[in-house]
Amino acid sequence: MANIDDVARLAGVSKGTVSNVFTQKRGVRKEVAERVLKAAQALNFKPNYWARTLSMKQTSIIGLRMPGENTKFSKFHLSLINGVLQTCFEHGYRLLVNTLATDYQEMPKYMTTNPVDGEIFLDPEHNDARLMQRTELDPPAVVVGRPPEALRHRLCYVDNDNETTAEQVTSYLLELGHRDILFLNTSQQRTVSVDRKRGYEKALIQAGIALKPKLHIFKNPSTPSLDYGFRSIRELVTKGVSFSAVVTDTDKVALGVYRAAAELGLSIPNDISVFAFSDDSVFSPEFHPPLSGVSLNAEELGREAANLLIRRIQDNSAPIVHQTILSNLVVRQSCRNLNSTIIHL
Amino acid sequence: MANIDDVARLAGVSKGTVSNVFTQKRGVRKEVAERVLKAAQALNFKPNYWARTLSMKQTSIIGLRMPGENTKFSKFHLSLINGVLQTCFEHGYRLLVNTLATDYQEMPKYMTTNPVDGEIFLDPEHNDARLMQRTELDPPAVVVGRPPEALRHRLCYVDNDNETTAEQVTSYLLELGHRDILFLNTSQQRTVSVDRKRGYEKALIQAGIALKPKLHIFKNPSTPSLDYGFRSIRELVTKGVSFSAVVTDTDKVALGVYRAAAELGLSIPNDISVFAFSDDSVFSPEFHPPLSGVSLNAEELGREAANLLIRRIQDNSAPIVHQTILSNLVVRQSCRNLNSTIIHL
DNA sequence: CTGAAAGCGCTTACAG
DNA sequence: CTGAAAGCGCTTACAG
Repeated sequence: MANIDDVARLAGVSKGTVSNVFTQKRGVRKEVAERVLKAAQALNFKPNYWARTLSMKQTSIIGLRMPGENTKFSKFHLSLINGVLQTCFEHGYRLLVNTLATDYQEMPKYMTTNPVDGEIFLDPEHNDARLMQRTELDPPAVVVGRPPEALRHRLCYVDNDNETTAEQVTSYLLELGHRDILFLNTSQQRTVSVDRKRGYEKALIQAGIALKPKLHIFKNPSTPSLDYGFRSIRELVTKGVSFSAVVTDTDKVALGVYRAAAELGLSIPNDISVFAFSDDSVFSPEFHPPLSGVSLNAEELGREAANLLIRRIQDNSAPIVHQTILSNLVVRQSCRNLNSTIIHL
Repeated sequence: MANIDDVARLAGVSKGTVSNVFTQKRGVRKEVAERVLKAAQALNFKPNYWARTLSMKQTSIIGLRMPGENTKFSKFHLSLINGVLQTCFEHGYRLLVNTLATDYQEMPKYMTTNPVDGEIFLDPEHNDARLMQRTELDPPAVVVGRPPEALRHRLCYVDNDNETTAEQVTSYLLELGHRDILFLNTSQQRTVSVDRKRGYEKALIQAGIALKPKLHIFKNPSTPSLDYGFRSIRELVTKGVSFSAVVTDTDKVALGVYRAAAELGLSIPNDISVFAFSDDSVFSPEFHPPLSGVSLNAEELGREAANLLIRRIQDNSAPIVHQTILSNLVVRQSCRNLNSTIIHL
């Protein structure tokens, strides 16, 4: 592969001049620039990305970091990533998905600086190792979701108002006359589980309803979403725990609930009402009955997270920002109004 | 940020030795290695990724390239990416999603080498600029899908046997007694559209059925999938074109068909049977009626593409491989058997 | 096993 | 506007 010296020689200029033609940071006489470009083309030359990076100390790459290792992206992540990519596209950044095993990172061989200008952290947890280990020297970061309390004021983040949303969903079900509302929450280590828990309990307490521990379940991180919904319902029903409505973490969990109901011969919404957080599937309307849910606007979360990050990369004096993205309830037909004899629309 | 010299000084060794401790390519006396590691830790030192890359000439990053610009990932891509990431994880690679606008790449400022060891190309098209422009000097590539004919023998690729699958799907519908089978194919510029077209026509011809051009439609790339399904059906029905079955590009297109049918007061499967390629949603079974489709095993496509690529990166004499991933028909309840009066299961 | 030096391929003051 | 030289922070023969 031709390098900058070859081009300089062929064009009859110094390599500084070749560099200037490409970086466009310093003007070069038009005629000279053309000669250089022509020489570059003839030699199939492009500036070496890593050499440039080494001297410029910036990569125009932003990183995306999942919790744990080898986690799979969900559909929520998909929308989020599409949002991130859109912003990347607009600003000329690339996106690097970090998949390195954490024990790799302990090995000297793989212990290196992170080849990005900044990073987006997904699905923060309470004692999030990724976040806790960060030092002042690390590149800028933006979290999607609420960071651990201890780091909250030090980090940029973009989040929905999950507490309020959970409260709204619960209130909605209360208004429909439900009293025993099962909450299939996400796994307890995720910070969002606390926010939703708070909203859920707040609504119940406000309505003067006692909290029943049996009706609030946290996901086991290793259980697939579908099974989580399916098994929880089957188990509770078998045990004779009664509930008339269930709020699920995602529409995939809700799907598990639908399947369990079908197997148990229970009707949705007549026997069980269902409401899902994270209504990120275009298919929810095709559920039978169409599934009510809250739309988190994942794409916007991603877009804004990337925007915040790029702003901080380009201006390290940019302020720490906490941005809230609107989420909205989408009421379809999976919840029954117990106050009337007809099914709630 | 501390560099290798600082560490060498603190540990009282040369920087070559520090390097050896980290790269582990040459043995270092245990006692010395520990001293170096301790010094590194004290200074919060990690080898600089870019500097290492520049001298080693490998990044341990593989690229993912979409066609066109700023395209969004679909659910098919999501599964595929999850497969790629799994392989990356196993081999210690990172994944870089290239989102740069192509006109950026024409600007000297953004014209650089690609910072990856190899690339995976998605959704190949007939005169795919990404592929056509490649030179011998570019890093190894693997295509997911069939490359343009001219490049076929020169490139590794992983693909389903789309022709056979399309033939099977069509035959299945023919066996059910359908004669007017509408095919909502993907956009014409994608190579896969040709394979499916071939399979579809082959089955029809074999059954002695004349091809009706009106019953074979190609997607307009800029039309959203849902609209494509919805509008095509509405338009054809309005125009009085008759068909009893429709094969769609994806389950999202099928969803559009479902909606159009609902609006037109047509029943699925009684009035229209539906069969979808790319059954990559966990939600298809929840359609009403459950949607029959072909599962492309996107995750495996991704896993194998990454495997092939990494093999070629690590051994540039590795052979050019064309790998076929099995796809399988999943028959649910969206197709009617015209030969009997009951609905086909 | 260890050190000193050259080299990877750029960019960037500095001097003209 | 242009050139010569230093520097970015590593790795890798080479010599011991």
